[in-house]
Amino acid sequence: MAEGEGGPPARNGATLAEVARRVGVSLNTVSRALRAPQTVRPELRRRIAAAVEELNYVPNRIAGRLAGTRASLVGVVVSSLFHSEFAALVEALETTLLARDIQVMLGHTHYDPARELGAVRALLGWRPAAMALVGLDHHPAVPRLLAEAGIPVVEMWDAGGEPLDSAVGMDHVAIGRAQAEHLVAQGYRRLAVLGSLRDHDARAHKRGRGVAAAAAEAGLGAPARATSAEAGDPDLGERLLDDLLARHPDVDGIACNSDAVAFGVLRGLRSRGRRVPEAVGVVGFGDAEAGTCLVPALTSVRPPRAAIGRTAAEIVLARLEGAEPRRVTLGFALVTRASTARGAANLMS
Amino acid sequence: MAEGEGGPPARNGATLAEVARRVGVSLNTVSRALRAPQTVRPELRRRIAAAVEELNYVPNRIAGRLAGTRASLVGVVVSSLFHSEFAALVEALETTLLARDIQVMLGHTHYDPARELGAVRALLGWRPAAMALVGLDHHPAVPRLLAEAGIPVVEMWDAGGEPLDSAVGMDHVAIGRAQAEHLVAQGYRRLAVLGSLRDHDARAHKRGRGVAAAAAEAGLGAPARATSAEAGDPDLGERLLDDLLARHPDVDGIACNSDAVAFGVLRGLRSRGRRVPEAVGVVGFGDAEAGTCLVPALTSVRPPRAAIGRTAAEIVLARLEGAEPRRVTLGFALVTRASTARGAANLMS
DNA sequence: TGTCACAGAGTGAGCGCTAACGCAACGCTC
DNA sequence: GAGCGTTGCGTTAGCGCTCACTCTGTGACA
Repeated sequence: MAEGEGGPPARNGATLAEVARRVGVSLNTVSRALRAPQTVRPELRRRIAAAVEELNYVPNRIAGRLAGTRASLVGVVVSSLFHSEFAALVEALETTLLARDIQVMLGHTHYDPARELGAVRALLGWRPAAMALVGLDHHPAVPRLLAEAGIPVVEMWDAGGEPLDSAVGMDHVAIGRAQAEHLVAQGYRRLAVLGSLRDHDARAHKRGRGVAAAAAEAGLGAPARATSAEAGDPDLGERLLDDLLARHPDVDGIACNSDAVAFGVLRGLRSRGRRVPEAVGVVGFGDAEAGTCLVPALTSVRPPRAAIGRTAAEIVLARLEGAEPRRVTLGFALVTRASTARGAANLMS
Repeated sequence: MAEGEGGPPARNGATLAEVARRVGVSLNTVSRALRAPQTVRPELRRRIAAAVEELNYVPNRIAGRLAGTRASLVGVVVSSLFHSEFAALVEALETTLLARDIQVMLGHTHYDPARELGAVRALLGWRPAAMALVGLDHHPAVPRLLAEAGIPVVEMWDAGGEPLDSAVGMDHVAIGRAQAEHLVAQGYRRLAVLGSLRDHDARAHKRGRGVAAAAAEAGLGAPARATSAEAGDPDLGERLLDDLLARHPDVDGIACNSDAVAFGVLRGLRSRGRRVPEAVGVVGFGDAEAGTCLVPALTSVRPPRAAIGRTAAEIVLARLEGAEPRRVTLGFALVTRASTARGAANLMS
C-alpha cells in the first residue's frame, strides 16, 4: 500500500474533473449538480449521479472549503471526554451540525489553560466557521485569538457570566442553591461543599457560592469545604471526606461537585459507619446513571447535557446566518433519591 | 460582526503573503521558516517569527493540506461517546496524534450501520491521511470506500478477526472465558450471559462465546441468555434480569456485557432479595469506577482503553511512514471484588 | 419577426499554501 | 582563479474546488 519510502500512501480519489469528463460536461456543471441540484436539468443530473456513483467520487471538502466561503467546519473545545461530563454534549452538538453538513473538529484542554490555547490555535488553523468552547474562563490569549478570527463563538455549560459572543448553559449558583435548599428542607443543618477543582473550575466555585448563599439565608453557618485539584473520582471523594470529617466531624449535609466524588463519599461514609441518609445527607452533581444503583441511591442534579449541545449547535447555525449573539440559560432538575431522604430512608426515586 | 445577510461573518486572518510583505521576503521563505526553520538564516527567522506574532498569523491548514501531501488529519469513527466506553480511547488517540501535529476528526455511528457509512463518507471528504474505526464489523460499503481511499486503516477494540489493514484491541473470546472461569472458580455453576446487543455487537457475541466455551470445559450446561437491542443502562439490566429469572430461576452466575447493565442487575437482585455474592455472582465488563462504590462492589473486566487509543495512534504514525500493517492484541485485567466473592463476601478489591 | 427574460451550461480567476526548480553569492579545493 | 558544491532565497506551477461572470438557446409576448 505504501508507494514510497516515507511518502504518503494515499492515492487521492476521483476528482470533479474526472466525473465531468466521463459525463461530458464542464467541471462546474458537476459541482452545481451536487451543490444546487435544481439548477441542473433532471436528466443530466441523473447521468452525473451515475458517474459519481461509478467513480466512487467523494467531494474534496478541503478544496471546497478553500475555494468557497460556506461554513463546513466548527471547532469544539472541551476539557475532557474521560469523565463523560461532556461526551453527551459533544455528541448532541455533532449530530445537530452534521445534519446541516457541518463537521465538528474536537480539541481537548485536559484541564490545562496552556493546552486550551494550543487546542484553540490548532483548530483555528483549520479555519472553522465558528467555535464552541466549554466554560467562560479561558487562557488569557484565547479571547484575542478568537476575536482575531472574527467568527461566532459559543461558550457552553455555564450561563452565569459575560460570554465573548454567545453562551448556553446553566446557572451554577442556582444549582448550588438548589442542592443546599434541598438539604436544608430535609433537615440537614451543618452543610459542606466537597469536590475536585481541576481546571480552576469556575462552575464548581459558583455552585459552592450558591450553597453558601442558601445556607446563609437559612440562618446556617458558612459551609465547610474540602477541595482538591486532582481529578474527580471516587477515591478522591473518599479522601476529601476524610479531610472534611477530620476538621468538621459533625457535618451532616454534603453537596458534591460531581457524582464521581459523591460515589466515593457514600462509600467512605458507609465504611466509617455513618448512616446515610439518617446521619448524613449527600447530594451530587451530574446524575450519573450508576447513582440509582448505589445504596442509598444518590440524590443529584441532572444537567441538560444534550440540550446544551443541541442549543449550542442551533446558536452556531443562527449566528452563521447573521443572527445576533444569544445567551441561553437552561434549567436543571434536582433528582431526589434515598441519599437525602431523611426520615424516609427507603424512598427510591 | 455579521457583515452581510447570510454571508459568512469570518474575515479570514492574516496570510503568508501578508507576513512576507511585512518582513520583505518572498512568500515561500516564510513558509520554509515555519516548516523547516533550519533552512532559513537565524536572524531572518527571528524577524519572521516577530511578524507572525505581530499579525497573529495562524497557518491555514486547509490550504496547506490542499497544496501539500503531508499527513495532517486522521478520521476516527466510534459508536458513541455517550456511555464513555470509547471516550478514553478517543482522548488517548487524539492526544498522541496531536503531539505529532495531526488533527483528529470524529464521527459517530450511533450504533447504526447506515450512519457509520455516512460518517465514513463525511470523513473521507476531508481527505484524511488515515482512518481509525471501532470494531471489525462494518456497513458492507465501508471496506470498499476505505480501499478506494487508499489510506491506512486501523480497527480498534477487537483483535479477534480479519482486519481490513491493521487492528489493535482485545481478544473478546478470552474475556468471556475469563469471566466464566472466575465465576466457576468461585463455585457458581448455572451461568448466564446478559446484556445489550446494540450495533449487533460482534464483540459482545464473542464474549458470550467465550463464556459458553469455558462453561462447556467445566462440564456445565450452556449458559442462559438475556439480551436486547436497546441501549445498555441499569434499567435495561434490571429488565433483562427479570426476563432471565423468569426463564431460569436458578441461575447463580451472571456475566454482563457492560458495567452499566451489571449495575442494574445488582440493583434488581437486591430488590428481589437475592443475595450477592452468596446466592448469585455477578461480573461486569468495563470496570466503570462507580463499580467500587456499589454494595457489593462489582467484579469486572478492565479494558486497556487508553492503551488501545495510544497504540492505534502509533500504528497510524508507523503506517504513514511506510511500515507494514500490524495486529496488536492487548491484555485485560479481571478485577475481582465482592460481587463474586462467595464465601468471602466482605472482601473488597 | 423582433426582443426580453430566464433557465441551463461554460469560462476564468482565484482561495492560501507547498514543492520542485532556479539562481546568485559564498567558501572550498586544486 | 577556474570549477564545484552549498547555503539561502525567489519563482512558478499547481492542489481541487467555488463563484462571479459570460454565453447560448428556448419560449412568451407584442
